[in-house]
Amino acid sequence: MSARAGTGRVGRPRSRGGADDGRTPRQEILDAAAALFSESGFAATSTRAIADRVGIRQASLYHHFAGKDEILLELLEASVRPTLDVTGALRSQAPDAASALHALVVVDVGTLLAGPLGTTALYVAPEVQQPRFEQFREHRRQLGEVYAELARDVVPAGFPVDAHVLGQVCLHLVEMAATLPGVDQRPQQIAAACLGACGVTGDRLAAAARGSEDVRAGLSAPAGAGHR
Amino acid sequence: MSARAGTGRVGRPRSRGGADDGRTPRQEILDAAAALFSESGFAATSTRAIADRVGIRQASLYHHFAGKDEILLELLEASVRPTLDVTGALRSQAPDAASALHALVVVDVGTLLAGPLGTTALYVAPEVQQPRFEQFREHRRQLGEVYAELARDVVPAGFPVDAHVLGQVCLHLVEMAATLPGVDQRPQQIAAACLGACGVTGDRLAAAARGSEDVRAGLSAPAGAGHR
DNA sequence: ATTATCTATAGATCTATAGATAATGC
DNA sequence: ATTATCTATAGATCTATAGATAATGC
Repeated sequence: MSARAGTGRVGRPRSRGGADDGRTPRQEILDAAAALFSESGFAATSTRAIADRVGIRQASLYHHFAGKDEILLELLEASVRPTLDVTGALRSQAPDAASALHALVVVDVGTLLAGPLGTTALYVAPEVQQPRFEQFREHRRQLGEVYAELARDVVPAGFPVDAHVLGQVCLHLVEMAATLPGVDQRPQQIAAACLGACGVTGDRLAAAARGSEDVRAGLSAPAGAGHR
Repeated sequence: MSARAGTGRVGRPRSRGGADDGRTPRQEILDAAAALFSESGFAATSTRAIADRVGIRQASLYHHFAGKDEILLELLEASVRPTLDVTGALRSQAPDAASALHALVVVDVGTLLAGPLGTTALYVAPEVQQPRFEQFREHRRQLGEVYAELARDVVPAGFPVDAHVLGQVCLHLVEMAATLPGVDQRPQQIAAACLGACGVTGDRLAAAARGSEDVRAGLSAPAGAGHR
């Protein structure tokens, strides 16, 4: 057909041929699954429900994913890996630990809100504790450790909360952010709450918020050349 | 009982007649379900799996509960109602809002850890968002409002986090407590983190911790007579 | 030839109901 | 008579596979 062609898409057309935005079928499936997992939970969402929302037949999912598990694993990974990737840069470029912690929370919340899982915390779902999601849990554990290390560096002497606990506190507060609709400056508010939980309030908190802003500006327009 | 009797139990004996502790069958089912829901999630737990753990047949569950939903609803209610019941007394007897907030967190965490759900946060499960669990969500919302009101009273002027957000922060930190095994003084650590998130640290935090202790001592041995 | 979809379906669940049975209580 | 359990099962799923079909690519 070359010529002017039909949809330009390879493969048999869908029966309910919907509008063609830019997304690949794989991404369409991820988006649909994320929405449904958030609404009803992972186990309660059937492969048929996902397929229906995409506009394909249930069996067609298996051309793109080995199963439901693989869909969830990919969603979870996408929610944690981008943040993990910038932790190094953040820590090295921040003027102090409090600014680094603030910036990390802001970036982490932003990543979560931007992704397709921006609706509900699936990270704490009991299903995720099972062995097949080990890869994600390991990455989440690493992120928790980064929070714990930063917490250790900022917490005032004598503050009655373990750094390890504070790491988990930050992790959970970040993941909670998605359940707060209609709140202004969500990332900054959550960051302030995290620092407060670590004993940093008042002037130290204000200074960290400023430091955080600088670091983040530096990250999006990095050293050498920018994206113009 | 009357005579010496068999098991003393009414009804057909169980095929796998296990040891008889004090619990009613209904409570046995709740405990088994809580453990399984925590391990695998609500939807992923079958009525058969619950029955197996109790030591009865799947169909026998329906003599005690109308369905799986009713089991979960009862577990959720039991996790939130006791705390809601003491909020009034706590607020009226605490010397100040910070002490009241601290005490409420400690009591709330204690209630959660004492109950059968002391393993994993099921409260945030997406399933719970569905209409059939409205009763629980309403109670949880009320508890969140109490936290928000106390937060409003303790937060320093100019602190950059809304009271409403802080209410949710406390709610989530409390529910997170169960996922922190092997930590000393969990309720007190979580309470300190909550107060910190509300901008209360240093001496004010230490004073609140003392006030909290007094209030709780007063609650367990109330005014008039004690339980001896 | 390759790709993305389709139709059809086997096999494995899972929930909930109907009706029988074996205890205690009166 | 009442209660708590049992056995048996209908009906409704749900997952994953096999194989056909309708596009584009070469």
